[in-house]
Amino acid sequence: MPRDGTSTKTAIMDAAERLILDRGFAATSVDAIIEAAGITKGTFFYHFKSKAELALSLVQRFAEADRAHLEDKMARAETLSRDPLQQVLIFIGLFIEDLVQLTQPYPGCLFASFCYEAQLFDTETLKVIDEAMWEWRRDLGGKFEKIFERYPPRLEVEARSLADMATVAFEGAFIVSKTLKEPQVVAEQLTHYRNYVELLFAPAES
Amino acid sequence: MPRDGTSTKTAIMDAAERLILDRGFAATSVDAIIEAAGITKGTFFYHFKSKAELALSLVQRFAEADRAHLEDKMARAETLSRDPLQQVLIFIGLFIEDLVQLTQPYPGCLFASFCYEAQLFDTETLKVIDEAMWEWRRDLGGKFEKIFERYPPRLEVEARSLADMATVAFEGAFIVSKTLKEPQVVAEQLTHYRNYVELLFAPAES
DNA sequence: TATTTTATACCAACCAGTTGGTATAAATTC
DNA sequence: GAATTTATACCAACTGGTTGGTATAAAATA
Repeated sequence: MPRDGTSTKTAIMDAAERLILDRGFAATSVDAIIEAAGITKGTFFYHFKSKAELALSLVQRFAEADRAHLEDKMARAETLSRDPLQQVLIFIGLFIEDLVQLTQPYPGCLFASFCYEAQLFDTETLKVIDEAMWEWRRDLGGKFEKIFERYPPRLEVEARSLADMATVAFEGAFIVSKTLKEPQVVAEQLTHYRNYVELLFAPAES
Repeated sequence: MPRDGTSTKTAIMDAAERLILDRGFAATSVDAIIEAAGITKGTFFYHFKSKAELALSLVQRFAEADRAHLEDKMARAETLSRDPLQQVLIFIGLFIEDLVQLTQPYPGCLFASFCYEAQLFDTETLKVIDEAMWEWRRDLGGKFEKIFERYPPRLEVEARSLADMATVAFEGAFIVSKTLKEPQVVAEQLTHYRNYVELLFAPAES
């Protein structure tokens, strides 16, 4: 352990993640990582037996954080309302609350980064990403199924596809935000997603 | 020119683009490109003075194709209706028509790929991507401005942000489609986008 | 004293890019 | 119209530098 109490392994992963979101995995050399983390090569390979193992660790950590966000915000939404529609609207709102705080363009998503370099990674690493996306489908898709039982949607839509739209809003907005260097894009697009859900299930005016 | 009439330069760019969408730019070696294109290294560097120049050419070609899609489909939509709302709905519908034909997951967008490796490219290359995104904002955003003049939106939204949502739907859906290997996701998400526009500007039921 | 980290040296494989040259066909000269 | 030049397209072999990864011995930490 380094003097300051933080784990060296975490420092390596933090440095690597930041570099990867800027330059991609292939272009992020081990030399660049150890320089950014302020350690030496021996230390890197003491903690990770290969660069591929670092990729797996990074994607596992990212998936855990992702899962934590999903479960935490869904749990909070469920305490605030019993109505599945309100729960989903609150759920999306909790993300928006966080995202409007952004002052710099969102650094991006490791899943999207790895997605466009997919051929570099082994099946185990790719499976972690795949499963993380499926978890949103199951959890959020399940909520939409429940909404369908109570509210007839104004248009014919699939629960799974509505759940996918959350991932789409995040991933798409990250790319626009990064490219145009505009932090507000992500919150804006999540707001459109919430608006859509609201309009889809709003009771017909009379 | 090779005897078969197809341009060698185009063959190089086609091979490179396919490889880059699978493995990223950094991991796509010139050796891999020339093998896929069936040429030698000398030929590659006869057509492109560097790998960076290839990146610029690729992104320029992609931007031109992107612009062509935007202008062509917008022009077709304008011939089919004079109402800006109907034009936008038809415009999105024309993309959906193309995308429902997909039998394999969409190969991805070069802009998104380069976005997650942005540090590797010079300002000229990045500017091409930036300008392509701004063109959607201007053209589609302008349409939404016109819609606002005629139809009051049910919720407070910005024209620019609604235009961004098209890019977001594409880019986000590409990532989900690629990751889960499901071709239908892109058309589905574009349909949600069209639904949203429809619901936003639908006349209040009475 | 077992674990973690530093420092330095090293390697085979791979990388982008260069070299010196060939083949061909159209344009130019005589 | 034969000889020469120019321009385009291509190639096999090579170069210097970078890559991920290893080795080792000593030092610092817990």
